[in-house]
Amino acid sequence: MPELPEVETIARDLASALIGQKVLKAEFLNTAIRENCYTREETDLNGKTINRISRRGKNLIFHFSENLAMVCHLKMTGRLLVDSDRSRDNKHLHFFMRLDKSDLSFYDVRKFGRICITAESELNQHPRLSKLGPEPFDITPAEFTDIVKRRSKSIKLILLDQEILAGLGNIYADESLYSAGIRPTLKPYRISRARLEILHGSIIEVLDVAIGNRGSSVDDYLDGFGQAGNFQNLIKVYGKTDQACPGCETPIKRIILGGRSTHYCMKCQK
DNA sequence: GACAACCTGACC
DNA sequence: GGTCAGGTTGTC
Repeated sequence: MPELPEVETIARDLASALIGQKVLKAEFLNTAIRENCYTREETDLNGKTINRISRRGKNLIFHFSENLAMVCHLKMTGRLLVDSDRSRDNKHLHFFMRLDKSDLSFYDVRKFGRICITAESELNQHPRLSKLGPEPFDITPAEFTDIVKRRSKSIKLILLDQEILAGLGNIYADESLYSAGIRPTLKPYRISRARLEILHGSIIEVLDVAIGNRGSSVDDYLDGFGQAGNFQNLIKVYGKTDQACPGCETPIKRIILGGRSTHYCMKCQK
């Protein structure tokens, strides 16, 4: 479900509500969602204070006092909600944390999401975090081009690969390629450096606008307070199969790349 | 690369 | 009954 803009929105929401609060009790209601790389127990969080909440790629990271951290990945249908009404849905509630003044619930219909409790000082060894590529905002267009040019697979699959670039998922990969006028199937050796630098700018712009609109609620996504985002109203090609391209009216084409639906305009994207 | 697996629910 | 889903991982 959530990609970089959605996770960023949730991180900011949770930070605004929960920073400075102390954990009274943290518990897994379903240990299947506990990541097997954990090095600390949920009970270790009791009495600790949330100092900071950050994002890395699509991961949310809670930083507690006394060298404790918690890494959350929402995968497709995970939700982290402040003060949710648990009586409405406790079937899909898998983790719960009571704090001084609020509580935090982790829901996930499909149970793909994961939570890992570890030491702050061990975050750099976390199996997923340690392999992530750079954040799109942290590199220059030239650096982005260098990274992409080293790879041989199609540009869409490169954008989706979290070890190459962190944070893009299916919606924002399709939207960025549309904005840059690049066909998703192209391999980097067929794309000029100038066009790849434009693509980097498109990625930054699409992500910035999506963050400004609090993410895309295409299906399940809700922010930290249970509210939908707005970017789904600004999507140009993702999920728009057979609908008119906003630029030229040509019907949007859908193909499968790497097992994922891929949407593009065959006239605007060369 | 393609494909199945992990799960559940929505929709045709 | 079949298809599809904002993700990731592991296996031919």
